[in-house]
Amino acid sequence: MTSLRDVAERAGVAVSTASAALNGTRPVAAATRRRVERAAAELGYRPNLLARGLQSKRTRILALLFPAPRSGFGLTEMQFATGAAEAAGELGYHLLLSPESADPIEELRHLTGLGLVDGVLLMEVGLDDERTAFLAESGVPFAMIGRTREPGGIDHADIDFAATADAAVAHVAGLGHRKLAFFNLAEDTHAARYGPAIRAGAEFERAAKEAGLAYVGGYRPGSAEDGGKAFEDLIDAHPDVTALAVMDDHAAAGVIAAVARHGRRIPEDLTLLLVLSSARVAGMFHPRLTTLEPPSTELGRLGARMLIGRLQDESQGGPRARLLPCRLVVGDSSAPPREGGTW
Amino acid sequence: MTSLRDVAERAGVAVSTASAALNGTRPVAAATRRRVERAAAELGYRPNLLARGLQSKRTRILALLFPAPRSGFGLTEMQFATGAAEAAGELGYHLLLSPESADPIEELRHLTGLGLVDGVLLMEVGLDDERTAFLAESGVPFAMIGRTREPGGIDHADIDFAATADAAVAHVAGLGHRKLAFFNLAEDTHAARYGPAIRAGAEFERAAKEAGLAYVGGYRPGSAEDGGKAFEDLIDAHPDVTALAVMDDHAAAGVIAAVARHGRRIPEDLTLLLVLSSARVAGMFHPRLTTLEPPSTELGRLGARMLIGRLQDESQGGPRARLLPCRLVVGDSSAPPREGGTW
DNA sequence: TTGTAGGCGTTATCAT
DNA sequence: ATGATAACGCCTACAA
Repeated sequence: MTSLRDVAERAGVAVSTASAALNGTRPVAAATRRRVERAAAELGYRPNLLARGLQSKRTRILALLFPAPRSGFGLTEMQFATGAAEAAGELGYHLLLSPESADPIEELRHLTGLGLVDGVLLMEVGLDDERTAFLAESGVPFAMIGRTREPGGIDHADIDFAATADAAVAHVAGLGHRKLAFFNLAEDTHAARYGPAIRAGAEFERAAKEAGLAYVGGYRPGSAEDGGKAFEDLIDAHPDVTALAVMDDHAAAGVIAAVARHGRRIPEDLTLLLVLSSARVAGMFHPRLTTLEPPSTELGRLGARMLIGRLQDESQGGPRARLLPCRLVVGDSSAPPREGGTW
Repeated sequence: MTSLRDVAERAGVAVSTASAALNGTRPVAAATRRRVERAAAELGYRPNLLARGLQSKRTRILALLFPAPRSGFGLTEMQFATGAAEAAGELGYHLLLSPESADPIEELRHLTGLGLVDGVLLMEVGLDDERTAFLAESGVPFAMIGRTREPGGIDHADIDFAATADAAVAHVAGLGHRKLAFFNLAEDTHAARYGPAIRAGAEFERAAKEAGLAYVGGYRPGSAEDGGKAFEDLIDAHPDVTALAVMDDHAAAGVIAAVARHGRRIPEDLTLLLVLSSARVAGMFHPRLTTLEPPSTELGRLGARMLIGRLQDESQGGPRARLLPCRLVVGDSSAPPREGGTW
């Protein structure tokens, strides 16, 4: 390990001068600076992050609190992590992947007590999340990917459910549909997901009504089987439905199977939208489903950037909130409704 | 931040004694130890990891080199990460998520030069991976999830492709099938995946032959469309094939669609196996596919444990290699072959 | 403009 | 068994 001392010796200056030359933290003669820089380069010098952190009380390490993978977990969550790690890296920070245990609060207490991280990034934030209270109270800088019911003064990056619903509804309405059904996430979905479920449900209903579409909600199938059943119920009660937006991948699979059982086809007899899933997943369906793809990587990036921004600039203004809409990726499951066709 | 000094003061001992009492690094009178422990507990003392690391030259931080998410990326890779993070946490280590940039070597040089990490965990290891050479040369402890062509002296945890193929073949043969086809990963798959492709292909062929099954290989569809085409080609050349194992999720989707186009059914007319994919993904297909699910979380855990083991015990023996088979999860796509049926 | 000295929190060494 | 002291590598005064 080559230290600053080695560099200083080689450049024939004092350690503090070498430090200043490298960090620009105080005026240094141009010639001296060049000598130091050359010495550093020749020695392949890298400042020791531990020493720097010990001194400066800032480690430039962020922790990402990562929930244990469970059903419904996948690409999106991974993109949060990689996005955050990337953005952190670009700003000279590192990201610690901190899997959440049974007792997240104790976990947090431990993690922040170590003095290892400058701030914490929360994901899978519940509508009422005890972690936010703890962090706020203990004064640890943090930001959320997602948001609590009342994000109030907390920095966060989340999906813009209103804009997402508007885009979906506009797509469907533009094709000529007059009635839209919505299958929400299952009730027993992890509480953390409840936020997205609540918001998406509310916004789809609002958007549909604003666009003059009839709207059918209330279904929450959480598996392929449930999806099929929900679809049967739906067409039973609403035989005139021609468009359906589904939040759960498995439920969508069940819907597709059910449509086939009826001898009907997608998109001719039903326009099917997959909400909050990736185009990659959509490509596994036949036909390839139209998707509203969450900007997960970007949300991860934003979260990290917000947190770092706050760490670096204490005087930063009020809390930042960034909401990003899902991207509409039109697949082969979108088409105008069949004339006069009913189930 | 309460420091060891505070604890020592409160316990009425010297800092070094407090340290010793807490770490058991030298004999301490039982009474003294208790006083110190009580003081520490009362103050909520946590040792500062940076200071400790600076002094001991060991940070107890591992870096996981994480490739940028690309097509074909998903649950498996995330499970490597979470598994590794979990296992590390259990052993008192932390995991740094280090996304790989365009220049992995430079990235590694940077990362290891910082003195921030004790060791590196590699994933998505290619058959010939330049990173291993660099790490070996620079003396940084590391382990692989996956393996190079010749893992030689490098610790690694990987899938046991031989046992996986045996299990798949036994399952198929047990149902009465006499001929097995295999769709490998697409050729243009990221080089890192090439290892799994090579090994799986070779082992399926071997296992089939050993079990007395006819074997058809050589197909490498990388998309739903390709999967459909490959299936057409397959039944054209081998109308008597009754069982098919597919490595690519999208290709499997294409096969399913193609079977349906022929007015045939799964599993009555074709037993379909999804290799190296999760049961979760399999559940999105209809019917639910039989899967050979990689033990990704466990591989991540093993990788971390191996690395930590080596860090803690220099005198550890030769390189450790752990190969774990995929788990066979029987779905609704497995059935005995139809008597005398051909395509 | 540059060098010296002190300290960040911890552990290791050396006395006592 | 315990206490003082010196590092670890860096940065920030302060002095020159």
